[in-house]
Formats: sequence, structure tokens, C-alpha cells
Amino acid sequence: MKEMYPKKGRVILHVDMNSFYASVEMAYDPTLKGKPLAIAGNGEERRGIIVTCSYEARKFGVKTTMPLWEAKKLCPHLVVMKPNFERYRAASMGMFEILRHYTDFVEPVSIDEGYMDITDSYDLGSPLEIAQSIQKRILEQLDLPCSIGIAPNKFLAKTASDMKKPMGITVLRKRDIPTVLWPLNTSEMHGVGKKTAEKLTTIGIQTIGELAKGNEIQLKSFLGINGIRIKERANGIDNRPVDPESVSEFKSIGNSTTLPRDISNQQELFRVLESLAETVSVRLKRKNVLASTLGITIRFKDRKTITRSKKLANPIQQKEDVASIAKQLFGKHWNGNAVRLLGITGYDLVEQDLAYKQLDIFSFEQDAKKEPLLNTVSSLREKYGKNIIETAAAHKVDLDQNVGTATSFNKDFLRSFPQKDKEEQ
DNA sequence: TCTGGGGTCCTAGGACCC
DNA sequence: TCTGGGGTCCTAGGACCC
Repeated sequence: MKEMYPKKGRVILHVDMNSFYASVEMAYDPTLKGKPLAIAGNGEERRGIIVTCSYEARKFGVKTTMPLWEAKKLCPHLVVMKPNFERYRAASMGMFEILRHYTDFVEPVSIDEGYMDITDSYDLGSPLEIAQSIQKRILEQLDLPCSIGIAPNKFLAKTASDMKKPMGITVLRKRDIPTVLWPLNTSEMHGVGKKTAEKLTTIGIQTIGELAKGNEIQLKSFLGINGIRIKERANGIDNRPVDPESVSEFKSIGNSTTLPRDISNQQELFRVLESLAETVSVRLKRKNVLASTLGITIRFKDRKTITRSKKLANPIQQKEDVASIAKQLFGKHWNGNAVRLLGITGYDLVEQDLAYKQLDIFSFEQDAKKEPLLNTVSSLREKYGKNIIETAAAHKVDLDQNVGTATSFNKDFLRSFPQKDKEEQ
């Protein structure tokens, strides 16, 4: 009985905040308004790059991702600020709260942009009226400018919101595609970066119009599944739904840092890993998840970057465990060359409650029911005392192999330890 | 004295299993 | 003597986005 009526076309909005970080700073400190302002990755430090800049700064040629020193050369009076993520998160929450006033179908994509499906919100007015209302409200309540795209799907809405900045509203209909979209270069497309654009050029495709008519076999062989996808998009086809839940499904949590100078001293690098591990652990805990795979990133002096990861038999969250695996991976794969950047990332995240349930399968009898945290070396250490490493060695248990994998400790092994609380009694 | 930090998704090879 | 085909998991790298 489905599809008895022709499916109604969707109405999708893409709301995109204009130079978000810079605008938030201006909203907090209006004396910044009208000035060329840049938010730089590392603040004033060396190797900083422009993360966002105000439109006044753009007039001087300052652009996102430009190294700070270059931006200052172009614009000597540039006001440079370090990012204040707390502020941006607060502003972001305010913005999404406003969006949800119009519909529940709000999908945040990043801190400063989101999609809305207002197909069923017609009682609030026409799509254009709704967009105008949203824009006005965000400006009045948060003092922040945004651009909005209105279209029948995500891709076109995203493309539309990009067309008038700042404070634009753009409607992009299917019938506008040949005149508005097709003359543009493929690199203007969301999803087509430098490499893909280059590859397309080699098969004689320059414009989105040419891509729309491209040979699917050829596109697929050159670009894989993405080739098919971008061809569809070029034809204005995009059936992805607006999914309000998608934001809560994290896939990874990581922290990385570019070192103030290139370092080749292992001791120093280990200290950096420890501090990264701390951050990652705090974030894992805040999100109530554990990492089943841990990875490190090493960028060398020459910017060559490698990643190394390890699937863990048991998920981890404690900073000692994160640090331990990270150092292990680093020690195993570092070639001794000077390091520019280090990073630690947790993948395959599992919810805390689920992780504990999984453990119950291996439950160490009543012990495990009371103390499901037994899955990590650090909690083992807490429970069985600081000497667990040594004792494990005495028992010929390979702790390196078993970091974070207490399940491979057997019950007898665990019982062989006096319990800490009993010791203290 | 060039190029941050947070992510997602896709691909491809090898190990391993049936 | 010679060697299929499919599937999953793990790892590493690359492209892209904000």
C-alpha cells in the first residue's frame, strides 16, 4: 500500500554560520566589529594558521589555512586571537536551539552548520519565510550572521548556502541546475577536492555539467564509489535523509599537537604522549565511551605522516592505559627521526554500559559483578596493588600483550593476588 | 625557519577461516 | 606435481571537510 500518493518533494535548509569563530568573538566583544580579525590555530605562536577570519580581514587577502606570518604580511594590523572553544560551543548550542524551534528534524554537521528538513513545517510559513525568520532570530538573539540554502536535498541546500555570504538566503531548485550549477568548475563541488578535480581533468572533465554527463564506468574506475556519487550530485540527485541522531554517533576521539619545535628525544616525546593520553582519556570519559582500538599519529620534520594502530582485546578509557598503548606503539614504530606532531586517537568506541556487559560474559564470578572495571591494567593495579607489573612478570604473564585485556588473565591468576582492601584491613 | 586540530569515509592488502 | 572462491577482520594510507 505504500506510495499510493506521489512522494512529496522535500524542503531542506542548510544553515551555515558566517566566519563563525570570528563572529562569535565580535558578539562577545563588539569593539572588535569592523576590524580585521583572525582566529589562529596556535594563537600567536609559530606555525599558527588562520582558522577563521572576519570579512574585513578577507579584504586584505587573508584566507583560511594561510600561515599566520603570511596573513600578517598581507594585513599588518590584523587582530589575532586564540580560539575559545567554550564560547563557540555555547554559541553553537544557542544556534541549534533556535533551529529546533522550527522542526525536530535538525542535523548538526559541525559546530557551525546544520541541515533542517522543513517539509512538514509549512504551517510556519513558506520555506523562504522560515529561512528569513531563522536568520533574523539568530542575528537578534545571538548577534551572529548566517547564510541559508533552500533546496530539495542536502547537496543542493549546501551548495545554495555557499552562494551568498554573508547573510544570504538562496533558493536552488532542480530546474536551476543547468544554468547555476553546471557552468561551475568541479572543484566548487562539496566532496570534490584538489586530487579528485585533478583526476577529473585527466579524463577531460572540467565543469560540473561535464561531470553530470560523465561516463559511469570510467568515473568508477578512476574514483571508485565516489565517482558515481559525485556524478549523481552533479545531476542534483541526493537522497540522504536529514538525521537528527547522526551527531551522537561518534566514531573516534583524538587529540594531536604540533610540537613547538621538532623533537627527537624519546623522553620528551613520551611526555607529550602522556599529556595527549590524558586529554583523550578525559574526553572518552566525558562521552561515556571506551576505545577498542587505539592509534597514534606521527608527523616527521619533513611532514611525512604515519599512523599506527592496535585493536585491543578489551576497550580502554583510563589515561594510564591510553598512555601505555600509545607509548608501546610509538616505541615499536618510531624510526628515530625528528618529530613535528604527535597524536593519539581512540577508535571503535563502545558505550561504557555495553563494555561492562561484554565483560560480564567473562565475569570473574561475583568479583566482576561488583567491579566491572577490572578490565584495565590500571584498575587491576588499583585493586591488587602497585606491584602488579612485577608480579605479572614473576608469573610469566606478558603484560604488554595484555594491557587492557584483563580477560586473558585467568581467574586463578587473579586470585593469586591478595586484594588491596584486605591488605589494608 | 610554510602549512592546526578535529573528524568521516573509502580503499587495499594480508591473515585467516571455511 | 598444485592450488578455488568467498567472507571477515585488522592495519595503513589517502581524500576530504570544517
